[in-house]
Amino acid sequence: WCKGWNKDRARDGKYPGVPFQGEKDWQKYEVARRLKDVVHTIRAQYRKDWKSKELKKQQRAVALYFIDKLALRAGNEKEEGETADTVGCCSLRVEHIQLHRRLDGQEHVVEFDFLGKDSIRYYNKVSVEKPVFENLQLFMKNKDPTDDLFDQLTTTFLNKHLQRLMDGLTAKVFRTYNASITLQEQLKALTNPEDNVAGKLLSYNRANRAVAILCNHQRSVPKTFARSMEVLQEKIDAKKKQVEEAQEGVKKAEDEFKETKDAKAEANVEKKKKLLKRLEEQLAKLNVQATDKEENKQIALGTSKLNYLDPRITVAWCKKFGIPIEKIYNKTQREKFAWAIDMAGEDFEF
DNA sequence: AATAAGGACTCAGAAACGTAGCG
DNA sequence: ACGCTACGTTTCTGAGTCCTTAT
Repeated sequence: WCKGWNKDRARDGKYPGVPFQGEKDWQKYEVARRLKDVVHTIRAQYRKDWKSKELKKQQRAVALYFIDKLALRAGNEKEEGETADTVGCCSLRVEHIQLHRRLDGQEHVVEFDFLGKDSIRYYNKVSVEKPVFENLQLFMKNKDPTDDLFDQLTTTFLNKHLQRLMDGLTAKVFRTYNASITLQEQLKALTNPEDNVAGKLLSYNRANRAVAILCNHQRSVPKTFARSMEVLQEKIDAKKKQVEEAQEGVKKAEDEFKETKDAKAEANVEKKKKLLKRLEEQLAKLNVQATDKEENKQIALGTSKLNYLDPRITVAWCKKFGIPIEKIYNKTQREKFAWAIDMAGEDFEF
């Protein structure tokens, strides 16, 4: 009962020393927000370090660039053989990247192909800045495919460096920071105040999706995906037909009104128009659903929503556009993010 | 001072579960 | 009404991060 008392009564921040519900989470996002203030100098710093005379610093600077730009994981070394052969940034091997001086009209392209956490494949082609490209060429020189790309670098060394740049900063903070800032930017860019709730929710999902893609959160295509897509398409087709019929209905009613000019016929016109409008809205909603579903085929939104996105951004967005929070967070999630729902106003900025 | 071992905590996707809506 | 199914939610369990401590 003691636990229960703690949970219900004490964990609201009123009692010093008793952590409030979600405090750990809150702290995590506060660290990420502090990174926002210094990220520019950090970027300037690693740019400079690309030109460093020390190989170790060069490697650290390029790795950090990947972690920042591509939201790669740190990549600790782990015992060989015992575990699956997966890598992160610092444990990348020569065989995991290919360099293209130009590709598809872009310059200095790095092609990544490796297995990351949980053996999820990371495949990406990225145009990088010229010094990075040249550094990579240098790091790969005279090496076998199975050699470490960053042979001078460890996660410990990298994190020590980051700790010096900002209190509490580690490699994974970049993931949190970039995920949250991307959500905020995308929401700003995609939300149209004129849209109805369904349209705004689609925008939210798209912003969420941009983050999931950045963090490489994948899922296998659900077994029932093709089937349920078909069903949805059938619904759309049926609805289209209904809309057409309703259009004819309107026309018919209008013709009748022209002939008779009586009030009853006029009321009928209004009725038919209303019906048409309702059906058109339903059709639009279905189309939105279909788009959303297709775009989401292989992307898992849950992980970023739960672990990377500062919930206050979402809460603020909901408040600003009058979206009920239940449309985004289910009951469990609302409990998890209760602190944020409580804390954030519509003008919260990450 | 560098490295290894261990462990707390966080993150990852999918299987299992429950239920609302459908015919 | 009644079973079915598709879907959202919860649970499960393993993987990865990063810190502390021992050597």
